[in-house]
Amino acid sequence: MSSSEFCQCNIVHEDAVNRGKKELIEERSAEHVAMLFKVFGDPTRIKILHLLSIDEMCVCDISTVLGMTQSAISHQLSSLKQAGLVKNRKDGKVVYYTLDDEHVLTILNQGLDHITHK
Amino acid sequence: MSSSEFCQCNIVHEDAVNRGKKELIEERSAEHVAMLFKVFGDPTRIKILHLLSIDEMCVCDISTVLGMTQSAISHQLSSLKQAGLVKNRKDGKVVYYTLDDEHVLTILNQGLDHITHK
DNA sequence: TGAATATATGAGCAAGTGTTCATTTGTTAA
DNA sequence: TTAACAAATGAACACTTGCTCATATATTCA
Repeated sequence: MSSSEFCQCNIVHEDAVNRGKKELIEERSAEHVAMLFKVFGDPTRIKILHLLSIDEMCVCDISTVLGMTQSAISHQLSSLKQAGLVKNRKDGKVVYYTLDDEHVLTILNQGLDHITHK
Repeated sequence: MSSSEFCQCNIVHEDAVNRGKKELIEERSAEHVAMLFKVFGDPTRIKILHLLSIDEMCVCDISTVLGMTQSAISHQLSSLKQAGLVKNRKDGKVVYYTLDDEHVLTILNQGLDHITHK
């Protein structure tokens, strides 16, 4: 039996490997999901998302609450928006941010749930 | 009104800020959740988790299916284990990995669900 | 014991990330 | 139109990350 160019093992479980190869998630999907989770993978962005789950907020409010610069928050909001996790509305000079949909909160809560029940 | 050392804005919505400060997620929790999601934030780890959701697999099987070196997979499995997402059992020289619990799959599926319904 | 081998681990490196700082953009109101 | 200012953006930097390569560990079996 054996062997790929990637693994010098001789013990490959053929059926498991074949099944894995057949049902393997598509590269594009894996990258897409990973990109989504990566956005959740930063404490500042978690805090922002959590704040926005409470209430709509402007950039200045968020930076005041989190004790971080306007620039830092704005950069993070930009990531969050590009990932489709938040949306905004403009009122004069002020830009208000909210969560894009309920799904975002569901994922966040799932994560919070996981760490508290472990 | 105003102003913190972090934001030179004069337009701070006091009630939103106060409420935000009061309900703000704890630093430790934010870091903890972010760390969890960060582990989901890599395509290789997503593929591994997905494979393990189908079937128990040994390191060699996974590297064969994914076409990656044993070392790369072993390093990633180490991250996944440290994060409590997978567990393993040893049978002779072979180490078999499985998802640690159903919750892991729930989070993964939530992510997959999100990207397909967008 | 010693050879074979499945997995783990450490160092090193290229690529990516989150912040700061300086500046720009877009809007309001004088 | 000009000053003021909320937010966005680009460059730079320190830090992190995922892989490779070399090697170590642990287990089996002759």
